[in-house]
Parts: sequence; structure tokens; C-alpha cells
Amino acid sequence: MAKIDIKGLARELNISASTVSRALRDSHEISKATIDKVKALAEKLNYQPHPYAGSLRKNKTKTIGIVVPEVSNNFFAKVFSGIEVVAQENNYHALIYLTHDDYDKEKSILRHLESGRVDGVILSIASNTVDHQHIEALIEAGIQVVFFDRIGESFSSTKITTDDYNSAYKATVHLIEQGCKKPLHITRFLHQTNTKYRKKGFVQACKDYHLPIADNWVLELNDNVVVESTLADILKSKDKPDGIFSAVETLSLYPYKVCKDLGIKMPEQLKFVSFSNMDAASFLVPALTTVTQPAFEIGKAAAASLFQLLEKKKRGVPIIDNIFPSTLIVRESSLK
Amino acid sequence: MAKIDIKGLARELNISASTVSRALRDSHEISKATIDKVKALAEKLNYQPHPYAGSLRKNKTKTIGIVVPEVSNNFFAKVFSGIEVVAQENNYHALIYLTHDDYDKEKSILRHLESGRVDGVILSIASNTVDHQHIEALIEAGIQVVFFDRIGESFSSTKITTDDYNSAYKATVHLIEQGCKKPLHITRFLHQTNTKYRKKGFVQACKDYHLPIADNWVLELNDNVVVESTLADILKSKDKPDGIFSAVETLSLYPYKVCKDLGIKMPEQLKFVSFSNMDAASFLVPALTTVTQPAFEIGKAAAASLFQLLEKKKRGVPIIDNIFPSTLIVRESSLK
DNA sequence: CTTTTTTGCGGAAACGTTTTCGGCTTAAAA
DNA sequence: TTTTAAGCCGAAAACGTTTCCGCAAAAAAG
Repeated sequence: MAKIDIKGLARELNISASTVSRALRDSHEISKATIDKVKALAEKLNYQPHPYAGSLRKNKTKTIGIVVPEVSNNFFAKVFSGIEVVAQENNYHALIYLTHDDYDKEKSILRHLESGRVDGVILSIASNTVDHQHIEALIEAGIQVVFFDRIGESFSSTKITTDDYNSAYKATVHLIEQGCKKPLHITRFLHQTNTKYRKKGFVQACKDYHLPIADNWVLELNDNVVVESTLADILKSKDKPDGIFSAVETLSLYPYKVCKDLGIKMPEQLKFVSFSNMDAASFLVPALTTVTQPAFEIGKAAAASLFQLLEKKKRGVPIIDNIFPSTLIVRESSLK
Repeated sequence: MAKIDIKGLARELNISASTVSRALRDSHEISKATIDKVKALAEKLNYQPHPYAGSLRKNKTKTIGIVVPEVSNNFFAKVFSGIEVVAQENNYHALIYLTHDDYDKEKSILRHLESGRVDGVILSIASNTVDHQHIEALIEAGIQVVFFDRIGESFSSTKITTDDYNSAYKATVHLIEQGCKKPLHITRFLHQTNTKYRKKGFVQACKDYHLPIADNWVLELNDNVVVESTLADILKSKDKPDGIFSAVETLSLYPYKVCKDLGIKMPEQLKFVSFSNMDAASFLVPALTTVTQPAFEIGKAAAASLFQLLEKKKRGVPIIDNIFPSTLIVRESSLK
């Protein structure tokens, strides 16, 4: 089955390539008769336009780049699903890149994307990137960028987030109302925007409820290998916490493990709430109280915003800050 | 910052575009001096080649398509991670498409990929596709295809799977050895290759251990909304099973739910083993005994095979059937 | 000192589209 | 009858590369 191209169709029909091209796109300059002829033959020969030839000429790729830390993670996986659904609806293609939370990788990926491979990028910043020059360069090169979850605050681009501060505040208040006097906040990479605001919410709730918050009430646990021992040490200490609020899903299973090892009863002796999109949350024992982000919706919103920016036809200023509320799902792990 | 292209570099250096092109690729036809000059300027001006121009000319895209049912699923997410790692190592780009287990979507995606957007495709077939013409057409169009997990047996392409039959056999034997006399096999979409062989393994194990296997020992549960009630009915019946072996991760939480609702004690009254890549498996109560597939390795192998096919330089017949063993991880849910 | 080979480079075609420009008919308007 | 307009289409340029072909000068061989 020889590949058929526009010239082939033109030859077959004894008309010019330009006419074929126009006919396929329903140009008003072409007679109905010709359009029908062309389309019929294209259908018959299973003509598929070469995407890159068109991209090159039109300087439009109809593809976006998705740059995220990882995807074996319920949150990112669901965000991605949301993006993908909207992308398919709009006939866009999605290139996906994982930074593995590595700044250098993120830099090289974004640098590569400056060159016209994509029209826009949906980005969630790696946990250890601090400076943002590579992102600036990308935008400078004319690529639209939409942020989600881990955003670059200094940019004027669209940002999709959840109400990190409020969700964290509410989760903390919940712990306090269930009787916690010494909640511990465990988190990661506090220079990120999302975790930063979650911490603020935690701290503010403690203050508002007159808990004498100390420095060691907030624990930044970036290194996987020490999480368990660190947590164990704290839970064995004399002034141990009576509740834990985790800002990230990746820390949500450790307390179970440590409690089991140390014979600490949850929730009686230790109440626990975690940000999480884990499906199994309600099957843990005790079932995990979660702050869950509307990941799928966030993905859809990010994609929708990006396409709106790319297809400038729709007037109206694009929504810059799009905040989706997270919901606190109370289960057994936090109840008195 | 105006975009710089090869012609721009050429003009700047008073040499021809072809020389620049060759210099950038370290052609032996170009003097060391010129090469250095060109590269220095390219570096200075942050030259990035336009990917699609090159693809068009060379008829090589350096991008692959990944077509999978979904990605909010631990198995597929990890496979994808594996693919992505190898892709980045080889400087390939990955377009990802989700079929959402929909045959029509899969058909239209593959049809689109015939047109030269990718060099090859890594595919795991949607659960409800029965005929394979769209895949044949893709291969016919000159696109290399590598299958994993849900494969097309009739194709001579590379296939990456796990030892479905043996793993299922072993898991079933494990249940029997723990005392099960009436194991129930729950599964989905038995026309798929993977589930088909898992069922065979289950059946054979029952036979080998002289259990009088009946038709209702295998239950195909394709519709999410009836899973719970169906399972409940069975577990309430007089000749209820004393063990369950699930062939798919997506069914691995239902038994917990139903047991809780019906007051059935697991594992005392009902033992349970499931195929699963869930991180939380050991945190469920009782901790879930799993057959876990080396998802990340499968992804890496799929990508590696594909790239080997694409870069024909490496001689030697490519490995056609690549079978990765799964491991049975015994936890509490299946112990007597 | 001539002939051949090698080295280093430029011109132009090619990849498959889209789009600009222009031209030719025929019909409508003047 | 002449002018204008409308309708329909073709030739060629353009997008940014790579590569085929050819050619001059220098080096090697004779």
C-alpha cells in the first residue's frame, strides 16, 4: 500500500496540488463538484496528511508538551487523564516528559521544547528547581505555558491550583476539633508553592486555636530513606505528637507502618490526615482521612486554558488564576 | 530574541547552509576549524534545530507513540515510567494516547498514527477490541509496533508479557495449600490474552489438585456497577467460595468492601490473592497477597525492543517474545 | 611536472504541506 | 457592447532541514 500524498491525489484527478489542498479544507474558492471528487478519492485511498509538513508550513503543531515530575502517582496520573481527554477532544497531541523531580532534566526538557515541537506546555515544576530562567526562556521563545499545582508564582501565565492554604487550615482544624493538642505537620520541599501554603494553613490554624506551636511541629522530610526512622524517633519521644497532618500523598503510608511497628493505636493515640488521591484510602485500617484534590478537573482545566490561549479566536481575557477547592474526606484515621 | 535557524548561522559566518548543517553534525567533510566556528556561534545564539523540518526531510521522527487503555492505574503508570526513562536516554520523544478501553478510540488513534507522526508504537490493546485490522494497517504503513501485556497473538511483532499462566497457577496453588477447597477466580475481559492465560493457570491448578471445578468458579466481572452486588450474592450463597483469586488489580479492593459489609473474616473465612501493583497493598488489613508484575521493567524492555527495531544498526534477530516473571508476594490476606 | 586523489565546501533539490499571487472563464452590471 | 465582478483554479514560493552532485584547490602519487 503505497503512501498517498497530495501530489498523488492531484495527479490522479488531473488537477493541481493547491486545489487538492484547498478542497480538503473546504475552501470556498473550490467548486462543490471538485471538493466532492477530491474528498471521495482521499477517502478511497485512505489519504492521511503528513502532520509535520503542515506544521512546518503553518508554524502550528497542534501538539502540547506535558512536563511533570512523575506519573506513578495518583495525583499526576489523574491530572494527566484530564489533560488527555480535553486534548483528544480538541484534536491535540500530547508529548509527555517526566522530570523525575530533577532540575537539570527539567531544564534540558524545556530547552528542547523551545524549538517549535509544541505550541504550548503544561508544567508542574520539579521539587528541587529554584531558579526559573529556563521557564522564562521557554515563554520568551513564544511557547504558551500553563502551570498547575507546583506553580511559578512570579509568572503572569495561567496557574491552576487547589486552595492549599484553606484546605490545610481546615484539615488542621479538624484534627484539633478531634482533640489533638500537639499536631505534627509532615511535608516535603517547602520552597514549592503548594507545600508552602499548606504549611501556612497549618500554622495559622494552630495559632487561631491557641496551640503553642513550636518549630518541631513542622517536619520537612525530603529523603525517603530516613522518613521511617525520623518518624519513629519522634513518636517515641516524650512530648510526642497526638496527630499528624501530611501535606503530600507520598508520606501517607509511613505513619501506618511506624504505628504498627511501635504499637501505637491509630486513631486513639495518634490521629492522621493526609493530602492524597489514593484509591485505597478507605480500605486502609483505619481508613485514611484525606484532603483530596480534584485532580481530573485540574487536568481538564489546565488543558482547556492552554487551548484557549492557543486558539486566540475566543475573546475575553483568559482566566489567570484558577483555584479548585479540595475536599476533606473524613474517615476513621482522624476520629476521636 | 529572534529565532535563529541554519540560514541565519550561515549568513552570519559567510558560509553556506549545507556547510552549517554538516558542521553541526560533525561531518568529516568539514574542516575542524569550520566545525568549531559553527558550533561556537550556534552555542552563542542558542540555536535549536527545528525538529519537524528534519523529520520531514529524513523521514525519521525520533518520536514514538504510546497507546494504552489508561494511566491512572499502577501497572500502566509504572510501565510508562519505564518507557519514558529509556526514551529519554535514547533522545526519543513520546506521544501518549489513552484509549480508555474503547475500541473505536483505539482505531482512530492508530489510524492517525499511520501518517508519519511517529516511528513506532508501543501498544497495549483496549479491553473491548476484538478485530485487529487497525493494527495490521498500522504495521502495513511501516510503523513498528511492540505489544505489552495485552498483546495481539497473531502478530509477528515483539511482545512483552509476564508469565500469566504460571503466575496464576502458582497463586492458585498457594490458595489451595492454604486450605482453600472452593476458590473463586474473578477476572475481566476474558478474550484478552493476559486474562485468558491467567484463567487457564487457575483452572489447571484446580484440576491438578483434584478440585472439582465448576463453571461458577470463574467469574467475569466487566461492569463496575454490579461487581459489589454480584460478589455479595456469591458470598452469601450456601456453597460460597473460601478463597478468591483476582486476575486484575481493578478488582482487588471489592472483596475487602464486601467482606466488611457482610462480616466475613479475611483470611479466616475467605482467603484472597490478587494481581496488583498497588503501593498500598501491604497497608490494607489484612495486607493483600499479590501477584505483582515487574511493570517498570516491562516498560523499559518494550522501549528498548522498539528502539532496537528502529535503529537497525544492531544486528541479530530482535527478541520476539519477552516474558518477564511476576512474583507472588505472600501477605496476610491469604494465610491460614 | 603532470595526473590522480583527497579535502572542503557551495548550489540546488527534496521532504509534503499551505498560501500568495495571478490568470482565465463566465456571468452580471453598466 | 463594454466593464466589473465573481468563481474557480494553477504555478510557484515558502516552512527549515538534509543530501545529492559537482567543483576548486591542495595534497599525494606517479
